[in-house]
Amino acid sequence: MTGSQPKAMQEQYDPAAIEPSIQHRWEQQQVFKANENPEQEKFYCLSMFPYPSGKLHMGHVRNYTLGDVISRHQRMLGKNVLQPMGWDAFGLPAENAAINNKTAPAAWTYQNIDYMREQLKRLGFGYDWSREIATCHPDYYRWEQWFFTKLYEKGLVYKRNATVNWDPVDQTVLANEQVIDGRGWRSGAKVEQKEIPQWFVRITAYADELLDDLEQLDGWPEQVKAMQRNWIGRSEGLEIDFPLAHKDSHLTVYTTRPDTLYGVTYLAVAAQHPLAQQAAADNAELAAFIEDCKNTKVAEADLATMEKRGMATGFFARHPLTGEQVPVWVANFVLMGYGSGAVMAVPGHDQRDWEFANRYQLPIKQVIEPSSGAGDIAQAAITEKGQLVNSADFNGLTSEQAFDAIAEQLQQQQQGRRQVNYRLRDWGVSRQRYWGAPIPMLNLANGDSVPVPADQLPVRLPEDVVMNGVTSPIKADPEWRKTTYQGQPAEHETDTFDTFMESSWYYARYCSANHQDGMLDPEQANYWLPVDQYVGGIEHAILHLLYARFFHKLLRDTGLVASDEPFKRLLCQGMVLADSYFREDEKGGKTWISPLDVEVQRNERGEVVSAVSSKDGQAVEAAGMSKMSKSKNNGIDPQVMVDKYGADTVRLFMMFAAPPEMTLEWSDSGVEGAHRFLRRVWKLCYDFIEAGGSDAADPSSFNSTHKQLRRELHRTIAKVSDDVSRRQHFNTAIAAIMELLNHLQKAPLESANDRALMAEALDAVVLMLAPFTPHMCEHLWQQLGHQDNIVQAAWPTVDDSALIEDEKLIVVQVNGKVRTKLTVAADASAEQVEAMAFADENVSKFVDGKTIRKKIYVPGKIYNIVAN
RNA sequence: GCCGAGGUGGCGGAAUUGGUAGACGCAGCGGAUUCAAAAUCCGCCGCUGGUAACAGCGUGGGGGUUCAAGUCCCCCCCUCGGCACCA
Repeated sequence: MTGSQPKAMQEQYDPAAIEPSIQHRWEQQQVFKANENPEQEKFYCLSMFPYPSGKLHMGHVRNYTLGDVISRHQRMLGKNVLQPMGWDAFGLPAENAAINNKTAPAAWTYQNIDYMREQLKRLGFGYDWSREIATCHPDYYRWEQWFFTKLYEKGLVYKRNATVNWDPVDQTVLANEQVIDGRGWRSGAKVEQKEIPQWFVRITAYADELLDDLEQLDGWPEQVKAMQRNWIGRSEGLEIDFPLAHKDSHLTVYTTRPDTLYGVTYLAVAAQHPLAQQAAADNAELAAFIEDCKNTKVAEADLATMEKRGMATGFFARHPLTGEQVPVWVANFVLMGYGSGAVMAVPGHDQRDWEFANRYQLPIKQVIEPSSGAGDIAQAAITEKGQLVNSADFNGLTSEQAFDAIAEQLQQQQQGRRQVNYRLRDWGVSRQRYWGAPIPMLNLANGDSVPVPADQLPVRLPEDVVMNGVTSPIKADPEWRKTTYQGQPAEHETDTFDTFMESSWYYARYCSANHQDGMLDPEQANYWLPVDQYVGGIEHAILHLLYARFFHKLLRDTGLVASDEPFKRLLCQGMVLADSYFREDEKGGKTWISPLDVEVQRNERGEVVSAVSSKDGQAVEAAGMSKMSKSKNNGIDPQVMVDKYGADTVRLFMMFAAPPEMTLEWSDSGVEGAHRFLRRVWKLCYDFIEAGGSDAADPSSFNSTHKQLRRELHRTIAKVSDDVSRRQHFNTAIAAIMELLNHLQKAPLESANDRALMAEALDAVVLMLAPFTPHMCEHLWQQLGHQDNIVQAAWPTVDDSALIEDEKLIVVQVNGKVRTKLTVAADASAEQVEAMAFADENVSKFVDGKTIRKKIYVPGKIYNIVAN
């Protein structure tokens, strides 16, 4: 393989010279274009598509490098790999950008897509660009609209009132992030809760299946499955009717603790509950309180942490078992949209009820004696289960027995029934915004709503619009909504879909991205699906992943796909952080300074002692590591780094700095280190080629040094293969290659055997690095004399015979502390190890004069002597 | 508040099944090379004591299980992600 290189190898590693030409070659040869081939095992690797916000950020680079490494590795294992890319193109930021830049959201979005596509190409990601999709394109959202009308026909879609954040000044609905300290971000007005009609998709109909099928997902992180399980929140309880004293009706509540029924001292209803409204009609104070309850954000976190307040309605209900009168209160923490909007309160055994009861001097009754015997209801609620007390005929039963007995009793009285409940609520898909897919429904004069007929889809969103910052252009334009239905005037729905709708099925659309005759081509979809590896941020662990799983089941039940779950294996990567620095002005305001403009000063131990601006030399304050963000001015532009070091270095650093699921801290010097490593790889290949390359190996004439090095090599191949495929810990894979390289650098190149071994090792190193740093490896692969593209080369295999060791290192401990280390023959017996251990001077120092109590030998590893 | 993670040298991290804590990299220190610097190469590098051999201590804090705990169990503290209209 010596001699006839196409071009002499450059001594210096110059990524700017090789990366674009390698990318050009991949594009020319269409190496990443995926075609269905039933003969070949498929591998569908998907990274979460980006929102086209303007330019790539480091979070994207991390996400897409992970996906690309996995894809390239699978390709080298001989799989038929599909790795597509597209754009989650609808969303709020486009509307804000449109207002700030006086452009239309569509134009801004398409411009961003064009720029970001080039950035992705420059990073060397191996995507099949022929399958690119943008969700804002009518070719995409028309099928989403079509599917929604199918769901409507199946009864999985309905309309009801739901609460939104309302800005009374701008007369508009606000997203949670647009509410800051309870006020609208633009107007500054106090936001109110307002009920408006909205469309819902019945995800609760699939709650059980979504829960049960988590069991199938072996390739998902346990923590994500746990979060989804808790989010769905299946519970078994009782629905109990409390008859109202003042009229012939009752309040229905749901509880998972019917064993505490005798401890109920009041009921609480939501502010919007009809009973509360009724009571407020002739009670001005209560009316004011109810009005006040509207002044909160709708986010759950705000509801959970706000001050718990309430007021009596003056109404009473009758306890279904004791017949006692219990007061009905209005409480700000009871949600109308969850359950029946009423709860029974057991202050003795529920902490929130306990605090509420203490605040308003409501009675607290103990009806459970906890199993542990601990607890004092004067101090806190006793939430532990145990034995019933003060519960009439049920005294002495355990909580579990009482559940059944009380359920039975109430059922006989026809005042209660067993009920399975979910925390999961139906999916509200209506948004009052412009930049989204129009909801394909028509509102008729008589108040009915009907789906837009299939032959009239898509309902197109006009793209050439002017934003005023407050009202959606399709709501502002009285003409847009006008249409007819069966000859009668009708109006288009002007709300648009939640953007989670588009991201719930894009993975399936990629399989037949250009299919014009339907949402999916089932044949193509079923070849590629399910996705074998999905990679994305942990922040999507619940909502996006749950909605996508739900959609997949809907697609299945519509006959479009054959599988139950969309994503076989899931990798959730952590965030990308960077140092942040600021200066405080006289008013206490902070000016954030980019870490690129800061120089840190260290003491002789390497500890950071101070930081100064490299622009003016003045001191700045360090605020520690935090998520890269505009607000802290600590974002590092990937483009700047690619221009400076090349794509391979940026990719390598991203994979080396931390395991995928952990946060990753950006470090300039860490990037330098990654670059240094690549230069060393380059140099070693260069030196080897300069030294004449290699003709053929003669393994039988290898000396022990050769054998040892070859063992290192094959051990590294085994470790890297395991790290990349099973563990997906790419940082340790790279560390192992670095370690191998450190050894190779010290190896001689003098004899033919030296060079034969080096040839084998360099081939393996370049192959193993190829998924991480594909451009450099593609180049080196050819320089090392191979004709094929490394993209299509085979992953190196382990030669088991090279792994055999003839010696082992045994750690010798006395009372668990290391006292010496022994090198013994691989087949040494326990007796031989023992003899050597006791013969050791440092061991005898610690056992002499003591009684040997125990000796533990873990073969090939450790020998521990217990003595006192 | 609820749900889910994480906490190991100066820093990022490693230790995969309970078996040598600190692989690999960064920073730092010393040396070689250089007119000089950069780059590169060699060496040192948890803390404390000791010339050294070595010893003691050490994985957020406290307790426990075990011959052996970063790893398992109980309690506590801190940081981060999600909480349904940011994506």
